[in-house]
Amino acid sequence: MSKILLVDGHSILNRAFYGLPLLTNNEGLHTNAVYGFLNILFKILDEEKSEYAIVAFDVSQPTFRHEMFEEYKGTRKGMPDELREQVPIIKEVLKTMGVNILECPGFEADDIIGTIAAKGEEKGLEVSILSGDRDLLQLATDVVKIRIPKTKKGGTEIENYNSEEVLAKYEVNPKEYIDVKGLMGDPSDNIPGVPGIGEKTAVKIIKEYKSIENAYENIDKVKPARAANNLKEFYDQALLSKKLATIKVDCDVDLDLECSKLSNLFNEETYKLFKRLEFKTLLTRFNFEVDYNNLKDLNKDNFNCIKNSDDFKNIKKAICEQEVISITLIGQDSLLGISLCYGEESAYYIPISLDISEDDIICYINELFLQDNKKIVVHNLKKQLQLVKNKGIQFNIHSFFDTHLAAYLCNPSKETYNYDELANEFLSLLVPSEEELLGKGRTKKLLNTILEDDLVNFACYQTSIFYKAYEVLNSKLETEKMKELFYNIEMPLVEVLYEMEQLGIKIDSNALKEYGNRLLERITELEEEIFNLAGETFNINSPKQLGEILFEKLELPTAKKTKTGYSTAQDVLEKLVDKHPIINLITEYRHLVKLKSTYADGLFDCICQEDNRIHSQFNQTITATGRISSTEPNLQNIPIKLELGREIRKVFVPEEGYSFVDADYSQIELRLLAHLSQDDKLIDAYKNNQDIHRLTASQVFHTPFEEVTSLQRSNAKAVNFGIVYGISAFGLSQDLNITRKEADTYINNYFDKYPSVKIFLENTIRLAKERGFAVTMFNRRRLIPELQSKNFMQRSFGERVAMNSPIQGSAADIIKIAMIKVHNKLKELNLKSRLILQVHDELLIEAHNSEIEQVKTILISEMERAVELSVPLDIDVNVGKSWYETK
DNA sequence: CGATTCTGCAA
DNA sequence: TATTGCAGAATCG
Repeated sequence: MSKILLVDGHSILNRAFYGLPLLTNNEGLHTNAVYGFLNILFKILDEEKSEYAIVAFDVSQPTFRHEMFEEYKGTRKGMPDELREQVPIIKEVLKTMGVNILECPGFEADDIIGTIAAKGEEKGLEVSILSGDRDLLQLATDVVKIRIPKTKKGGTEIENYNSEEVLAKYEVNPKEYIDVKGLMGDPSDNIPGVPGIGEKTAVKIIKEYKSIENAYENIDKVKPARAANNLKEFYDQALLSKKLATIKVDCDVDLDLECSKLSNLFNEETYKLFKRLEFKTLLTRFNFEVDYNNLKDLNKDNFNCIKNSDDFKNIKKAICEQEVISITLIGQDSLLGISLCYGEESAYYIPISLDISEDDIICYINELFLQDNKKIVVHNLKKQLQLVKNKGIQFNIHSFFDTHLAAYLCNPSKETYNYDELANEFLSLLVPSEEELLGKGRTKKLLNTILEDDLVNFACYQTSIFYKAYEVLNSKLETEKMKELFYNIEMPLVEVLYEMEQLGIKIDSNALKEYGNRLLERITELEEEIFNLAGETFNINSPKQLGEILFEKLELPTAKKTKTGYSTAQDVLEKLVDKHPIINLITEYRHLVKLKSTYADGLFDCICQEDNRIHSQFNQTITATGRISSTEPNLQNIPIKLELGREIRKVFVPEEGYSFVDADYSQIELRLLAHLSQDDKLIDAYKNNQDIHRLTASQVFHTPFEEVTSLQRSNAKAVNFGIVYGISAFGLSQDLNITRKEADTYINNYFDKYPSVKIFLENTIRLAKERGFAVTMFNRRRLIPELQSKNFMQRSFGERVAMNSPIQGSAADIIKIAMIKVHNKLKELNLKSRLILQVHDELLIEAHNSEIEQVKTILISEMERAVELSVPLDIDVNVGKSWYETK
């Protein structure tokens, strides 16, 4: 049987709007409701494979119901502007996809849907109605199904109602549901109903008497008596309410099947529209080539593939005259060619070919990278350098402009900064993405298996976009006052990070292997004991299986649930320690398995065979605050808190004849808080080198400084951390395992004693709200759209972010400056010692034994002098023969 | 097989 | 329902 889908347009749009955070595309259009609408629509269409579809919208003018009852929908508030502007957009999208839109003056969408549903049923169609509104349940029959999406934690689920399900859930059949509504009324539509009758009573009455009219006939028998009296008195109002609640099924609209037939939803126009609206995940539904050749200023006819050495020579000659050029190195693990662009018109891809050898190209790269009379625009220089890492390429960092870094500074919260996004965001150009050019799922496909024509386009699109983006980005950095940050911090840091990656850190792989074996032994023992106590074997690593064992089989009290089942997280287990001996075993098992899989085995797999060193990647464009992140492996989360974990650090060792010199900023974030807030007490404390947590404890707990207990001190430490993270009473209460009220008292006490901190944090939030972003000491921005959210949780999150970003971000700025200074100093003095790790507030140097004292001095002085604050910056320095020893 | 969830490690 | 990250294992679709 053919299926038709009828959609209640405004109702679905509304649900989507309130269910999703506000999204904005590059033009500033709000798109969340449209996006949510389409997601639900496609989900249903995928499921139902409907042949026909109609979307019905209300028209904004009075309907026949207003004629019956002036106050109908009188309590409705207008749509917020952010939603109103999306109505024409969804209509445009539907029109473009060829979906039939029905609107009918004088009637509501419900009536159109009711009518079409009836006609569809007559024609023998299977009808599905998609709406967020339960009023439509009255239309359910055996072939008319009402589908109501529900936003749940795990995504959207859809409730389905044929007559049977309506009866099961509401105890009345769909037609009787109208009478129920007539009795109980509907505040949202301002349908009055009968006073004193709510859902319970209404259902009870209609279940017994089938209709309002029949109940009235038998009014003496109707119970409870109060409801009967009211029904008697307000009978006319009840009938009016019933009429208002009745969806018309005989409007003057036709079911035009031809217009409603779904055909080519995913056509080129729709594609372009989605791309404009930035619906990236929806784009994967399209399966065709888009013609981008109608772009005025970026035409792929001007993309050239150069395989002739004379042509190459001419290009090189032309480049000599340029002030700005862009270059992209093409390849995955080895170089395939380069792409160049030096004017608005043309771009070139120069593959390694018969006439142009790899040496020719490498040689040219070297020449280009070492010159200092032009700006070289590159996207992600550090990654580009990795492609030629063993070719002896040298470079002069000051000639480069990295569009990847510049785009990151403009908005550090993005996940990717691909050329097509840059084109859209900064140049208002629509260009094909990498996936479109080279096919999707290319993760395992090698670049050198790709057709050369596609590679030319891929290379030239990128290089032209980067060339064009340079000017826009550069002036944006200027207007947003981030030039210093970009040219003096981020760009020079590329060289530092590149060298750190190349150097890596040496691993004692035998010791690591042994450590892993030691863990394995104990893990096996623990496994056995746990299975004994549980009475069966199961996968302890599976939260699902573990939850079933603990909370079902062993019947331990359940404390917390996740959206998919029981929580078995550590803080939950801790509350069960006394209840069962298995808990401590599981805790130890978890600890050891973590150490074994992530650290022992994980690190082992990352050791480079050639030099027995680990070369982690330090990423500069990941974090929203300006910190650096580390991957493959993450060397910024090596255990330290517990002894067994800390021992891993013994396998990180210096080269023969070298030692580690490790330096970290002491409490840099709290010192920044003191500086930024200019709080006298905090500043004095740091100037006098006081114990800050003890001070806070004495303040918050009204205890003389000398009498602070260690528990008070550690609680105060948590409060200090909380302040830096953008405190909330709930969060602190969770951390300290105290009530929200107690946490609230701590926080209030804190703000009483450090009033400048309170003012500073409030001002920070206010400024961020006004400007839409938070800033660090060096003008690094973080956009915080959540601050404008109507959702309390979202907005609160935005406020915490606004408080935390300037502190965490300024700390990031400072250590970046220190890294550059230390790096330059080591170079300048021609030392053998090298910076090899950064862990947010810590720098690790592999220092030649003859240079240890010198390196210590350099670290202290350069880190201290990275920036001048109102408080001193204290540095702790340690020397050792392993990372473990530098504590 | 890729994406998502849970868990836990660091500053 | 505390900030920023990354990763392994299980599980989902």
